[in-house]
Amino acid sequence: MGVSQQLLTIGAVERDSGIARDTLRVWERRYGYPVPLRNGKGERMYSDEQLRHLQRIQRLISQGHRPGKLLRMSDDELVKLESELQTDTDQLLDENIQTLIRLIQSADALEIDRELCRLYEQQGMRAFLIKTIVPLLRTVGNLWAAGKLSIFEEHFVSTQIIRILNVEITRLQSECKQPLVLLATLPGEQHTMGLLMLSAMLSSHKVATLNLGGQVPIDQIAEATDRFNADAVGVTFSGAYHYPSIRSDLQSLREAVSEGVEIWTGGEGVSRMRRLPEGVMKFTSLEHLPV
Amino acid sequence: MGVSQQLLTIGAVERDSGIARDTLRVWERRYGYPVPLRNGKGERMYSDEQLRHLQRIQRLISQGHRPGKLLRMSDDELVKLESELQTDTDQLLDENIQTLIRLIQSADALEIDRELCRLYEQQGMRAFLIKTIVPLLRTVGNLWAAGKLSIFEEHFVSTQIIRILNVEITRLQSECKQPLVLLATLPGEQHTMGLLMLSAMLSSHKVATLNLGGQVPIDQIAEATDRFNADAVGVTFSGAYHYPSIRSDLQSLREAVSEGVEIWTGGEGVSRMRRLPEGVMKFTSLEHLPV
DNA sequence: TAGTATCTTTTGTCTAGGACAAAGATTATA
DNA sequence: TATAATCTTTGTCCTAGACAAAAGATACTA
Repeated sequence: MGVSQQLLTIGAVERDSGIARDTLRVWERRYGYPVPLRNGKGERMYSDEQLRHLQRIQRLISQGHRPGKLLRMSDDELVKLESELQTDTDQLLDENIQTLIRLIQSADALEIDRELCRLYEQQGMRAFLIKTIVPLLRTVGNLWAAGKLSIFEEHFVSTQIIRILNVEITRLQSECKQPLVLLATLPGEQHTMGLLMLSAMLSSHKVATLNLGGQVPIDQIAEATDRFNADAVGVTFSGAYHYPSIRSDLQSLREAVSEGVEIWTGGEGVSRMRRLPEGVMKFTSLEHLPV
Repeated sequence: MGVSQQLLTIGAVERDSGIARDTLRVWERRYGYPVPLRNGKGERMYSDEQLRHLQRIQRLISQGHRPGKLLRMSDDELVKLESELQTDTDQLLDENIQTLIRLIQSADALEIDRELCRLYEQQGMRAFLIKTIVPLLRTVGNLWAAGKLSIFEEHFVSTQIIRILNVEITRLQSECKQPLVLLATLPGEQHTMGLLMLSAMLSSHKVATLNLGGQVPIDQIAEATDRFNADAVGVTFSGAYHYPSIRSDLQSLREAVSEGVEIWTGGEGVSRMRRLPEGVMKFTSLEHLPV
């Protein structure tokens, strides 16, 4: 209700989809999609539906599909492509995850918190992250994409997880020592959940972490590494991060940071990258941390 | 160190300075600055020094100075302008805040955490927020604008505060009951620190809160209010929020949310607003919460 | 069979100068 | 002193073309 037909400028679509303006224009020229409406000034105005479609495309691109192919497909075909992945995940849907999803849908805030805490107590940090948090977030993302979960439910789960992880990190950090790992995302990358999970995982291994949060310029990361005397830098890239720049960004980071300091990277954005720049390490999942 | 003569593309400068490509081009055209070198392909290549200068300009713009004026000034004049702010802020600094700033500058992560916890224990949540967190964040912002503090130091303080507040909220929430307040920011507003402080303050008054985090569309807030059966909705606007739309956004929100549910709003964005839409309440500062 | 070098296609980023509305500053009016 | 009207500044968007870097395909070698 309300806000029936909201139209978005190209700038807003860039912000919400992670696809650059220039790219949106060139796609329209080359593939004939997306063709937005125009306002009185002749400017492109995208519909909500088109944004949805573009976000879907962006997600599939970050999974290794090629733009030229995706842009010639209908929305139905995209959904089909996504569902192939989904069935993959649906099968190994842990009973715990199913319970959590049910709680989310019933909007019982207290009960969700209690269940998450219970699972953490039971599994310990490592298993909690790998077997609960990661699959839960993926499932929520998939359900949202499939229209089965509202945005606010996704937001709610996120803030809940953020809170719990912060609490545990605080408790664990008091007994952490060297080495010190500095965590951050680069400008343009707003998703900081990866950093938080990384911080939690490292803390549980008694590795001290120092989280700088999102959108920290490269030179600032370098300066901070120096000042805090960090032994390694961890950077994460979500699937929405402008893909082609990841490599050059990592290269710049490698050049900016002192040689003795290791660089670790992870997240959906780098998961499908073949070769990383010299001197940059990748962990495909939280399980393969070079601790 | 390293990176002696690195040249940056316009895209890199956009990323590291926060100034849009189009803006950089139009400044060059209008004011004759910045004039970058060109590579073999005819593309703009900016020097490190130019980036620095642009970052300085961006800081001063966010302080309220106008681009047209700044772009006609030399670097020396900019530095002078910055130092004027510096003396302003230095004066009315609480001793506790000064200590914290000193700790930040000495990059001693553990010690900062300890000091913040000590102050919280001593002051209690209410005074801690009003007398420590709010002034600390303002001071850090000012010092950053004055070039006395690096971006990473600001980031670091933020994540530290976020962590501590989350820990305390979790502890306090367990004994909170009705009424339930739903917290969120609207799309376009990324600053969620206000929500967190609000949540902490309310929790200390035994009011249950449910934080949805940043950038939640209006219809989603309405849906969530309904589903969680909330008694009030809290929305914050930072100074950076596109000012003219605040009123209409609040109006839309008021229309979307059931009548029985109160709407509270706060933050720098609304602090200078005179009249709010019918049925929307304002708290100028954390001290004046309608609890 | 697997790895490496070369060729082809795909793809994203950058260019130019013009246009225009929204935001800010200034002046006039109540 | 506050509101309205006018002028100035400022950022975002437009078009259509160009080109290099990345990815995919193919041929060749160990």
